[in-house]
Amino acid sequence: MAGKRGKARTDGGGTGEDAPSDPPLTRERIVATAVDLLDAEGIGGLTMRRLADRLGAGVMSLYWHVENKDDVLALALDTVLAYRPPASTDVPADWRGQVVHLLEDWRVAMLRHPWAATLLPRQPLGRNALDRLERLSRTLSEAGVADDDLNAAIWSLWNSVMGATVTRASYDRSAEDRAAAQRRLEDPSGQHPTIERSRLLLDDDWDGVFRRGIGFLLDGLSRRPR
Amino acid sequence: MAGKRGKARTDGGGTGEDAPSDPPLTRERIVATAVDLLDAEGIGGLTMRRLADRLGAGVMSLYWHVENKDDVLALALDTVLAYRPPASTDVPADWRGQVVHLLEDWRVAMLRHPWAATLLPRQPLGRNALDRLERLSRTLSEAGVADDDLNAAIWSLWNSVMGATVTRASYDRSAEDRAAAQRRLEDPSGQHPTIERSRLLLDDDWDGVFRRGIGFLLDGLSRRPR
DNA sequence: ACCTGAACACCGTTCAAGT
DNA sequence: ACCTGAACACCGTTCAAGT
Repeated sequence: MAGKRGKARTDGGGTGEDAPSDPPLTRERIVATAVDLLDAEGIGGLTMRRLADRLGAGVMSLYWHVENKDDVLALALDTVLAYRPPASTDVPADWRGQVVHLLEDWRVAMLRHPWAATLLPRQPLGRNALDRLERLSRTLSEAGVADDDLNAAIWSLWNSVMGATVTRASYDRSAEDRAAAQRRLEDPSGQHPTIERSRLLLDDDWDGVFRRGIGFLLDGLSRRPR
Repeated sequence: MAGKRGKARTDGGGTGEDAPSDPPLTRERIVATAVDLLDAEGIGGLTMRRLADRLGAGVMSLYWHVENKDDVLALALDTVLAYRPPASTDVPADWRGQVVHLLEDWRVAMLRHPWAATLLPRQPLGRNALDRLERLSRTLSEAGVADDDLNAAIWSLWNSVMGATVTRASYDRSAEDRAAAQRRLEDPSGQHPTIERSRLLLDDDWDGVFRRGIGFLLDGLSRRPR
């Protein structure tokens, strides 16, 4: 095992003529690889050195294409947040259905990449996040939500999406883990009788809770005089 | 400047008899200092070495009292989440008022220590978090929320608290910063007409948004057949 | 224009000691 | 029982070069 661990030039022993040498570094390739790495190893697993390794480049080469690590994270997040509109036949006709679709799609995008949930609220909003907010805002506005209520409506819904994703991204443990949490609760028994009895920590109907919460908010918003 | 930087024994030049030498390390002292450090420097500012410095001890001394850095974070979080019930005269008489109080108090506790918002959803729930959930649960249950609805109600409200705190902890920038965000929005103009016009990014009525969101959720929950 | 290694100033934690 | 320094295996990033 001579040599350093990076730059794994994979040409066998021969001429190296047709070796699949690494394509040149680009911003896009860096970001795509960062997303893969984040998906595979979580947020603590993304390291400039490891990222460079995966790309078959030296660490410092990244810095030509990218500002710094924060920049990589921001770009990865924005990539993952891109909104891909459904076929127009699948778009609900009513505004409520449209809003629910936008929010569910948002939530699903973040849950596919759990690290995104913790990242989103800690950087300035990127293009794709703003796009989603714009769509949501337009839908609500067209539905007749008064201008005065618009921002409050959006932030309330945003809070639900953020709360739901941030929580689930970290508490969606195995049934095993949930059972353990419940047992821990019961151990010095009597401390938490209500949530012990309701089995709060065993609950895992994330989708249902999210939908109902959104539903309540929309009820409240649409009942407002306009 | 000879000597290392830690262990700043502050006895002047004399006998050192009555020097205010550091009190012995204890779990409590470590956690309290960690909270101070987190408040002052944010989550990235907490380092085992810096923490030890503040305590006038060697780094490794901490490990006698504490498992590891994660343990310190969990303990700091739990400390900050302790619920201090108000004087009984200040407790609202109606269940809605009680719930709102519990949630507002929770939110305020987290906003006082913005690092707590990002920490809470990434560790198993500690004693004080469970206590708060228990109180919330009991209040709702006594108010007549059906057992089947209880968990969904709690998680919905939890989502609102988490979303609101996590978001605010990182977006509550100065008026200056908010203006900059708005300008960035207007720059390649026409991309986001609706949120540009509604000045979504300039909005800072966090309290109002939170209260209204909670209100809508409670409306929805209490209108359920029981 | 693009890529590089050496070096710096940090991390958290293991381990073998000290008292 | 409590505290310690040296050492290890990492970090992100600066800088001065290389092609």
